Amino acid sequence: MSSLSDKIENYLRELIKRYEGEVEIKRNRLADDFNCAPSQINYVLDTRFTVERGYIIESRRGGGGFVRIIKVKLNSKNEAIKNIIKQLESPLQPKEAKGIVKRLFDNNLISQRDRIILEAAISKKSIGFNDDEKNNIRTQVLKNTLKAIFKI
Amino acid sequence: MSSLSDKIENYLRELIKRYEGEVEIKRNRLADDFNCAPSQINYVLDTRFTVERGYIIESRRGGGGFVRIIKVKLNSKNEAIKNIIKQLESPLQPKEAKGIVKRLFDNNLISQRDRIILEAAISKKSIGFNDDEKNNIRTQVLKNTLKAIFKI
DNA sequence: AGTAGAAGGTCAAAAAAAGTCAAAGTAAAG
DNA sequence: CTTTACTTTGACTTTTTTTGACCTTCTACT
Repeated sequence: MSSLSDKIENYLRELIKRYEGEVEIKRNRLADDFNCAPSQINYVLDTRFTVERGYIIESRRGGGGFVRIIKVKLNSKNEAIKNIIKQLESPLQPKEAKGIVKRLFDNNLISQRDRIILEAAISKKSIGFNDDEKNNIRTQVLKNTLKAIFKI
Repeated sequence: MSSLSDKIENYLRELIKRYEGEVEIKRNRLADDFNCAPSQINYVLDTRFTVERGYIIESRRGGGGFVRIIKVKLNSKNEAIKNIIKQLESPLQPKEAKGIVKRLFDNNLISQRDRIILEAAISKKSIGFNDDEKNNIRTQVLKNTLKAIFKI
């Protein structure tokens, strides 16, 4: 008794397997094939192809648009990064953010070079400090850069 | 399944590579080859061969008219970086910032890895968009990360 | 010099995709 | 049988590309 979402999920998993971890789809086309609302595809993506499960989604709108699903190889490093990403929810202050980067480095999860870049990115100098919105941005920056690293 | 614009872009890049950084085309002729409106060529030029990415466009109208695309060579690496950093003054929109990163990568000044990380850092997803303050933060992030990379 | 025709430029509307969000519907748990 | 969690649907938004009508600049020819 699998739901439509499950079927779409299975279908995508198959595709991803066949194409060795990376696949590109047309959202509307796929929705059409499965006879559902396009936004259902997003639902499936949002609930089943998350970072926690080791996927990254990229997309482009407009003519020739697409949705790309990338399966990330889950070694222990990525596993660890993934967990840290999951914890990045509440707005981080500069010091806290820096602490996380240090931790990543100390545990050999990112290189020295990565560390230098990340620290510069999230620094007070770059983003500023004190209001919640800035800290929010900082958290997003850290989160997205980690996702990017995770993908590489 | 890339868009027409992508195809034209690729074609032009090829040409530019083949002719060592400078190429001259007939706009209408090219549009005809690709079976599109002439203004589409301008669209491609405007969105993909921008100054941030290190291209200069020259053209002449009238009989014997042409469009010339010139890829600007960066002199010594450090010089180039310094200049790019110096130019990071006015608030950059996501696309502009991304253009700069692309250029740095295309010119072998940063690695693919750096590029992916920087793009994630300055993305709309990380910082947001539309108000001047956000764009300012974006510019600072780019500036500081580049400074960090080149330890200036 | 004056003008026709040949290029290229501009701008905005239409079209093509994808994203978001919340309401309505179902299934599962208690 | 009620409450909660998960799915499905649809209306509306945003982004990107494509098309076309009209404008400007140049060259060549009389």
